[in-house]
Order: sequence, then structure tokens, then C-alpha cells
Amino acid sequence: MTPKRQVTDDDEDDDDDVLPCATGCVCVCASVWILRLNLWARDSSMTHKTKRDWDINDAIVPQVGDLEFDEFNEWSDGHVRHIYSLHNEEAKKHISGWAMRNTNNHNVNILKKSCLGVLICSQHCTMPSGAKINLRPAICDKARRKQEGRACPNKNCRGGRLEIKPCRGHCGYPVTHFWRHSGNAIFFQAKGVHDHLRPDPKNSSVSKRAFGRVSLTGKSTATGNVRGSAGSGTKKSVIAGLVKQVKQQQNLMGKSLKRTTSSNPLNHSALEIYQFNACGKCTYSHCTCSYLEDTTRNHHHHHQLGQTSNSYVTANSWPGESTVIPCETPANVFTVNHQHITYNYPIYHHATPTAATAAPSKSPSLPYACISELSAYQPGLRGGGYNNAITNQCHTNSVISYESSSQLATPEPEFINYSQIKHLSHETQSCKSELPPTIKYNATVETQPVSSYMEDNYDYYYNRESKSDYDLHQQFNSANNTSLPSSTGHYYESANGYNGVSYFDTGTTASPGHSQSVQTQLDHGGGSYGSYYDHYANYEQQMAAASSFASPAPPPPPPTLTYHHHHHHHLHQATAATSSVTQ
DNA sequence: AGATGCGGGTTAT
DNA sequence: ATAACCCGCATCT
Repeated sequence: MTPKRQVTDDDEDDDDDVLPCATGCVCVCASVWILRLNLWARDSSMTHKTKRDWDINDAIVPQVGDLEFDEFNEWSDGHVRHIYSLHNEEAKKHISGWAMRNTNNHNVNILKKSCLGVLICSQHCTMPSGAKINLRPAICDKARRKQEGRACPNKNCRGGRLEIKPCRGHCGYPVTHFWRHSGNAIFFQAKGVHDHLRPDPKNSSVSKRAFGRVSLTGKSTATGNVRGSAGSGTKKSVIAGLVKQVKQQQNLMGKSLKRTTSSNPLNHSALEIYQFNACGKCTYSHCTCSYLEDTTRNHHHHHQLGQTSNSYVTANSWPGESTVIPCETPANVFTVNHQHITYNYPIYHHATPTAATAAPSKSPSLPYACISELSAYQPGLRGGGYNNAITNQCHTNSVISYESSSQLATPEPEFINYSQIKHLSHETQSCKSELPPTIKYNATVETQPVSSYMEDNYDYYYNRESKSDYDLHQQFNSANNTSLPSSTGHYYESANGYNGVSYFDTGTTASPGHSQSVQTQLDHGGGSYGSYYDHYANYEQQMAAASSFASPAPPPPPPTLTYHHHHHHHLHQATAATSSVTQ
């Protein structure tokens, strides 16, 4: 488990590009999608960096060498991804310093958790250490309810009560974590930027005081937010706690500043900025997106290609200037469906001009990515000037439509669309051969080259070291300074792996060759956390093997499935039916 | 008791 | 149709 690669959140960028906001709006960080497209488009000669790119929803995630795993980061923040060893105990337990609770996303393959925020004092009191009350909410609903309303543990606080400060760091919703077990790795992806401090550990003295483990007489031993300092009550720890909290607060401020006042975007790496590219409901200060108010029902968030793009492209096409940039129709138009992760996998569309000009076929409430935003990535459209007062509001008649896969005009990278899932056990037999089909995913992908511009800029986005005050927030990872996806080769070639194959759940299908052996290496038994072993793994293994050969074979016809169930995907049940994989 | 995960169900958009 | 939540249950620590 010796991690060869050390990473911090800062070396992560990410792909949370499609976010349905609470009010129905959607944040589209098209920039990232484009970057992803770039990755997808690269052929097998592409650099290692590209191989680092993956999404928790990818039909096939990279294979990682045993020595290439990330060090566990319990304080992941921002849009980050990590790959942990399947033997990493912390990863296996899906641990997080943040108070993350299970969120039922009705996808048994990907565990989703959402942040509960922090418990704060209703009086916003200050402890002797100078720190604020910042406790970890109980994960258990019942326990958490008991926490709320309790007296503030700060002896200097009068009348203060503990109350939840909910996390709103992800488009106005709590930050979410996703866990997926695949092969010998555990894939972790976080979405959103916590808009609150790190909560004290459960065993902190303050926490104990607050929740009865320690009598209130011990109030004077407040130590602030120092992990591991519980009960120490030393001056040193007090200072440390205060310093830590102050730093966190500074970082929180920094986040907002980055999102709102980056007058000189080039001072921040794209990755760095992207990390803060959280989308709020446009009522949140964190939100970096502009949006269109749909007079009928929804308001559409138009993620500015994120500050990510702003920081680099500074395109003339950038909406800045407080003007509504008329959307154009660039040669390369990428469309993205705006369904949220884990349920309806994002679908990347590299639309043809025809498709690009096609009017959105779906509900007018669907969000659209402004082409001008996307065009910002086009070499010829680069310009100068970054403007924070972005109002990249394009009109629906000139935006990129988010279409279903059925409207794909060209081979495109596409992600699993759970809405396409269907239980085949009783109906479909699109899966040829002896493989017992159960569930298939519409995951046609492509390897179509994208503009070299994006390729050229890949390094900028993905391999640039980003140091900022945000690092202060990553205290537990300060030593792992942005090694970025430097180690590589071990990553799956996305282009190969996705080359025109249709994805299917192999957890229920016989897998030829070595995949079987791989399967046997995995621990499916007993553990409470074993259920997230990727049911796709077999197929991934197959694809991995296939990709090792020269040319990808022509893709089999993508399965066309219909999802019958309301919204549940009982892969486990399907699996059990074939008794090839245990739960 | 609480953490954790599962999954049926509801609600809002 | 989609995703956020709520809830009860089961298992484990």
C-alpha cells in the first residue's frame, strides 16, 4: 500500500460539469467536458497525463498499478478524484473527515454520500482559543437530531445552541462524494466545495463536552479544531487549533474570492480555480455561474466554463463585459446532457454542425451550454480579457442542446445513462453469446480527435502545479504537493477502452480470460464495504486486455435498453440471479 | 449508541 | 424523468 503517487486535492481538476441546481437550473462546466473530450480524443500515443482522466461514471475506469494509488485523503475538498488501493482500509470504509452521510442514489455500483455540514453555535460564539464551534454532526439522523439544540459547549457562550450549518457547496446542495470499487482500486470522486470549515473530530474535547462524553466542567479545556488534540488542553494545541481554524476560514474566504474576484485569472491555475467552481443556486456566493432565468419554470445556470476556462482562455468570446454574448456556432460543438451524476450519467456529445444547430428537442427548461463558452476553447477564438462579471447568457436558440444519445451524430464519448438501464433477464437478449445479460449501459464512446488546441492546453489544466491559499485547507495533505498525474502509463487509455464499445454490467456476465482471475482476487466476502466492488470490473478487465492490442475492434452494437423500474438498479439482484458474483 | 449501507418511498423540479 | 431527501431496517463497531 505504499503509495507511489501523492496527490492533493489541488492536483485534481474535475468534471463536475453538469449540475442540476435545486431550482432546476443546471451548471455546465463545459470547459471540463471539452477537456475530457480532448482526453477521449487522444489516441494511444497520448501522454500519460490523459490517462489520469476518468469519471466516477465512466463505463470503464482506469486500471491502476499497485504502486500508483493515491494516499488516502480524508479531507478531500473541491472537485477531486482519487484512486485508492482496494486494500486501503480507510478507503474501504469510505471514510471522510467531513460528516458524510449515505445518500441513496439508487445505484448500487456507486456509493454516494452527501455532506451534512457542521454544527455551529447559534450565537456564533468564540471559544477561549479563539476558534468557533465547529462540530461534526452525527451521521445518524436520530443522533444528529439530538445534537441539534444542545447547549453550546463553549463555557463563554451564553444561550448558544448547536445548530446545523448545512453544506451548500455543490450547486447549493451538499458536497457529494462518490465511491466506486473497480478492479483493484477504489475510485473516489468529490463534487463541490465545502462552504464551511472542517468539523472537529468526533473525539475532540469540544465535541465530547457538547455531547456529554465529557462534563461541562471541562469547558476550559477547549482546544479548537485540532484533530488528535482531544483532551490535551495545552496552550500549544489551543494555538494550533486557532491557527488551523483561522486558516480554514481564510481559505473559505479565498474560495469565494477566487470565484468572484479573480481579476487576474492567470494567477491561478485552471485546476485551482476549477476546484472552486462550485455552482450555487445563484443565490450562493460560491456560485460562479451566471444563469438565465427561465420565465416559465427554471433558471438556467450557465456555468462559465468555469473559471477554469476563464483563467486561461480569456476568450474574446468570454461573456465578460457584462454583455450577453450571442451564441455562435463553432465548428466543434460539444453537447452534454445535464443529468446529474450517478443517476443519469453525463453524456458527452461532440455534435456535428448539424447537431449543433439542431434545436433542442427537449423541454425548454433544459439547460444549455452556451456555444460561446465552448468556443472560448477554440484556438481562433481566443482573445483577451477576463471579466468576472460574467453574463454568459445565451439564448436557447443559440445554445448547445443537450440531447439524448439517440441524437448523437458522431461517435462520441458517452457515459452511462442509467435511464437506459434495463433488466434484461426477462426481456432483452441483445447480449450475444452465452453471457447472461442482465444490465447494460449505453456507453458508446468515441476517439475522434479534437482540436489540438485543447491537447496543447492539457498540460495547463492537468499538469500545472497550483499553489494557493487553498493549500492551507489541505493541511493533512500539505506534504503531497501536486504531483499531479505525473505517474502514469498505468492508466487506461480511455480512447481505447471506450472505443466504440457498448458498456454492460459484467458482474452478471461470464467474463473470458483473465478477468476471471482478477475477479477471484477480489474480496467480495463478508466485509460491509464489499458491495461496491465494481460490477463493471470484469468488463473493464476485458477492455483493458483488448486495449492492449493494436487496433480496437469495431464496437459491438450498443445495447438499446429500456429501463423499466422506477429508478432502482438492482445490479445485485441481477447478479444474484446469475450467481456469478456474490453480494 | 452510533456509523454505515441498503433500498423503498416521497417530493420538487 | 431526475435527483435530493426521508425513513426504516440490518449489520457492525
